Formats: sequence, structure tokens, C-alpha cells
Amino acid sequence: MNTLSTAEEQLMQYLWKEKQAFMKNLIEAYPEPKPATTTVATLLKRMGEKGYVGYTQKGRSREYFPKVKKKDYFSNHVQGLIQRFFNNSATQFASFFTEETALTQEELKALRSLIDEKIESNNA
Amino acid sequence: MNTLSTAEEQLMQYLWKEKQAFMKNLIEAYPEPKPATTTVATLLKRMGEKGYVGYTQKGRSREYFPKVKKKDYFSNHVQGLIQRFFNNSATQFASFFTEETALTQEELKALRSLIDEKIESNNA
DNA sequence: AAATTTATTCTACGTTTGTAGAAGAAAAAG
DNA sequence: CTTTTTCTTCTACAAACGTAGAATAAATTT
Repeated sequence: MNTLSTAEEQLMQYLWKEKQAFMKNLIEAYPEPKPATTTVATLLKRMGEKGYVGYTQKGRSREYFPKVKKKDYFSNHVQGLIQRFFNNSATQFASFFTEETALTQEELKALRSLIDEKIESNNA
Repeated sequence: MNTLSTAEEQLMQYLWKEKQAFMKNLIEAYPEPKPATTTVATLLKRMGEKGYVGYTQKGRSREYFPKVKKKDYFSNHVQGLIQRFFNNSATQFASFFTEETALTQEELKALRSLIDEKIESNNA
């Protein structure tokens, strides 16, 4: 499956948030200056061809919906990043992330709990 | 600063690894089928215009080098990702990452140690 | 010295992306 | 019912990308 371009991904975010939406809703989701309807239509069509968007005909217009889960799409993204930058080592990435991202003490602790849980659940 | 395209980033990875390299070295770095010299030259030129690559004239040819640290480039990438997908919450991202990435028990533990260190060093 | 290889610059060309106008059809408003 | 709004399809077009041939100049090999 092909990748989404920037503009396409942007639109996809709205779709993911709304779950399903009519052209009208999508346009509303954009901040000013809003794109022309035709612009969004073109994007939707291309995204459809790429397999990311589907729709159900509702009367004269369509209700669009995402055909790919945000989670999955995102996972691939990160996965690719890790592959390209860390020779596929998630650990190396995590390490880098912990080092470089400005997490507060609170956040770090929250993250540690999470990891603890994860370790626990694996042991279970 | 403009973003690097896929092909450009690929080339950039070689530059980051080599620290500095002649055309020849870059071509060598590519797996078969290797791109035409002119292709690489074009990429380098574009990357130069975008501010990512510099070079020092060495005799008849050039020694190219990265003008942006891999670390920084990567940070921006992740930062952007977190912004777009997690409404800018690094914690949410970290959580997702821990959940979704298949880290082994070992890796999880290593990561926890890292976080512990980080928490410690912050306290220090 | 002649032939070959190497690096650089220019030019080029098909594809993808970002944007949107023209046209038409259907729905909503007056 | 006429006007206006909405959505879709077609067409378009400039910028960005991926790739590379032609031409040229310098370096290396024979």
C-alpha cells in the first residue's frame, strides 16, 4: 500500500477523528483558510485509490470513512523510522527517545509504571 | 528548512554514517542496483540547496558532508509525529509505543533502567 | 599520448503532490 | 418553480521528486 502525502495525512487525521464524515464535515474540520471543496475531493479520490478511504453513498452525497486504523498507520510510521534511523532496534530508539525528549519527572514516572505493567503482564 | 524526500534521506543516511564522503564512496554505499552517478549528483545538489549538505573541494572533486546532525533531524521527525498523531503529548506517544511495539522482556527492562537513570539524574 | 574512468553541470521527462477552476446534477431555499 | 448551495467529476497546472542521458573536463590506466 502506497503512502499518504502530507496533505492526505492531514485529511486522514480528520477522518480518524470523526470516524466517518461528509464532505461538509471535512471542510469544517479545516482551519482557515479552508481549502476549496474540489481540493478535498481530489485528495479523497486519491486516498481512495490508495486504499485508505472508503465511502457509503448516502443520498446524493457520500459518507467517507477511513479504511486503515490510525494505530496501524502510525505503527508503520514509527516502525519505518526505527528501521531507517536505528537499524531496526526498538531499544536503541527508546533509549534515544528517553534521552532526547523533554519528559517531565511526572511523565517519566508514568512511563515507568507503564513499563512495569507491561513487564508484569508478560510474566503473567 | 525544507524536508528531505525519501531518496534524499536515504543518501543522507550514508553521509551521516561516513561523516564525509566523495561521490565514489556514496555510490559504493548503495546496494545493487546502484543509481547513476548523475542521479546522486542531482540529489546532492538539491540537498545542498535545502541546506542539508555541504562540501569541500578536494582537487578535482568534492568531499561532501552533512550539515545537519542526524540526531537533530531525527528529533524533529519524531517531534512532528508526536504532534500530528498525539496532539503533542510525548507521554501519550510513549505509552502507545510501549503498548504496541513488541519489545522483549529484556528490552523492557533495559528501558526501565534507562528511565530510572533519567529520573535519578533529574533528581540529582 | 590515447583510451578509459570519474565527477560535475545541464537538461529532461514521467510521476506525485497541492490546489483549484469549469461543468453538471441534485438538493435546499426562497 | 427559479435561485442558490453542495458535491462530484474532469481537467489543469506548477512545484517537487526520482532518475538519468549528453556533454565536458580532469584524472587514471594502458
